[in-house]
Amino acid sequence: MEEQIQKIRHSLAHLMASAILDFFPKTKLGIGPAIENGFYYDLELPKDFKPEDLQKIENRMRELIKENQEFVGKKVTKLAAKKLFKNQPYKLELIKDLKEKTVGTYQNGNFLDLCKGGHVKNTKEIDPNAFKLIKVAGAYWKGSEKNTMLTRIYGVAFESAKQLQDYVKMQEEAEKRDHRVLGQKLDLFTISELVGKGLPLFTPKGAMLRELLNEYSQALRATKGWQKVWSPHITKNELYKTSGHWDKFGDELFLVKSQETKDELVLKPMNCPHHQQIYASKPRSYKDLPLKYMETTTVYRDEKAGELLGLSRVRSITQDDSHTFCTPEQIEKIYQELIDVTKIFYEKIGMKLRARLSFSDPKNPKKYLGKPELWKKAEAILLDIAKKNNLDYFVAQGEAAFYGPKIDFMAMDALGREWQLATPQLDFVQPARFGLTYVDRDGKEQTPVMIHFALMGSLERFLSVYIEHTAGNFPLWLSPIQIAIIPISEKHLDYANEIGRKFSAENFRFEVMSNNETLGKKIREAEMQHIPYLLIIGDKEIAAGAVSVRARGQGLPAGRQGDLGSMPLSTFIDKVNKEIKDKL
RNA sequence: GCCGCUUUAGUUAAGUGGUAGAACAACGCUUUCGUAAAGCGUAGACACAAGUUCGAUUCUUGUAAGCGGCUCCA
Repeated sequence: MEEQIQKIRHSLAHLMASAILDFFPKTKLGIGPAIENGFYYDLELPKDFKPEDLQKIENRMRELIKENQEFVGKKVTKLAAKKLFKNQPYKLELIKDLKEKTVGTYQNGNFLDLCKGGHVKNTKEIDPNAFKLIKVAGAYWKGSEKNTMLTRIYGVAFESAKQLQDYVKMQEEAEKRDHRVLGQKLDLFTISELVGKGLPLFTPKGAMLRELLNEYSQALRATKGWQKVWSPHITKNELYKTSGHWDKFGDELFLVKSQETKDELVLKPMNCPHHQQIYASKPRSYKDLPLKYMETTTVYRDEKAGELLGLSRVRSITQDDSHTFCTPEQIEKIYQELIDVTKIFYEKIGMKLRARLSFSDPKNPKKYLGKPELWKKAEAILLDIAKKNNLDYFVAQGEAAFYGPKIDFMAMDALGREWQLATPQLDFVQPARFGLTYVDRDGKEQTPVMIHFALMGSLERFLSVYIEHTAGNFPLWLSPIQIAIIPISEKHLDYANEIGRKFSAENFRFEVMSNNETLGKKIREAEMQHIPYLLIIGDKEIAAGAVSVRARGQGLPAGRQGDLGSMPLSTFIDKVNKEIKDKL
């Protein structure tokens, strides 16, 4: 099943190239693989190609499919292949790079491509209504920015037209939830051209969300003994030269020049060196360990301009960071605590977790720093702990950083997309670079192990994911405004304000909508702000000392949706308090 | 950074080689309303710079920002 769809996608890539050559015979072909949801082909197209041509290429592909073309594979010698592809410079390069003596070719209709195979037998197997060419983009030849930029044409393809429609619907849903659009509509953040790109500004509502999420993130760790520390945002560059980040981060570092002294400073791109300096501030004993520091703070990285995107890729990155210093024997316990915290947090947020155990590559042991036996032991611990916790995990050999193995947690959002957010990361290298030590039971100096951990990763990226996950319908405990109090007319304003005073005493976040508009308009405004509860206040409510409650609707207007009817004010207050408590 | 596209008011968006028509939002007045948009009115825009031109918001180039990718990544 899975294989058949890959064959269809790969075959469509060939058909697309074939169709393109029919219109633009001078096109030079790169490569055209099947990918998730579809396929692409990288091509060097003549200048007169326009994105509008996609439609006619798509139509031509349908004609080719209907010809019931056979896909015929054939092995030929490299020499023969060079002759066959003499007008295709990129193909010639590929042939040259291949180690085998013979190379594969595939013929369908009058189109011949260099290809190792994986095709349908006949285009009959392809549903002509289950694919679509979707976009044109640039892509480097062989993925290296040193090479020519080719044009990449993307298509999506499925086994049935129904699956294609579902996919298109999912994309539309994702577009509706785009955090950049919702961020503006819900008034959460803004980006000013004067402040600079990749440097989002958070409005009161957005700042409230950040604050609430961070409080929760830190509170979870505080119960397990993590303590807040604080470090400044600029630092002498020697710190990063010592840590090894100077070379690694290179031109991603923002440089800061002192006008008073000769100091050359940088904006911090990470916090670990600072926390290690706190560790180094006095001698440490094995009795002090583990030492648990946490700090939510903004780091700065000069990302390449083209990579910035809404809140998901920014230059001011706020990490809910923590660093733990421990003995090798304590790794397991700390990891268990971090996994506990991660599970609680993501369950609350409503996202399923998968764990990727990023281990060293056994074929390439030289790539990794630190004692091999420590690596071996640590990887065994991580594997063991993943099993014990019933994590949905998989092992990725060769995905570890050079300084230590890690567990990457992938969180799945409401649309089934996976995001790497929380990552407890072992570090065997940095503590040694900074000469951190503790005195063990025998009076000998030892190097501690450091564990990096951020629960949300970065607040900005987490928010981008979370906004799209919830489509802006935040749960009550996170909603910047929890309750809209809507007086029907001016004469009901006093009672509305009185309710407001009671809500203040309960620490509810509310808004009295006293603007001179009709009831319908105010309800519409509150619904569009995705406020969880709307209270309608009129003569009836005043007479009864009650409130009419309407819970947030989540779609288009449909009568009195979410209407919970009238209830005494005290009942409503209890209800809200209970809902907030249940969630925390 | 690279390839391609885009930029008109706070937002969405029409249009033109002779400086712009609208909707929502804002503001004012009227209205005081029972579950997703009351009525009337006022104010507000061609991203920036250079060039071509009698004249540029419109054409060209550059800069900035945005979008889709590549690469990279929290």
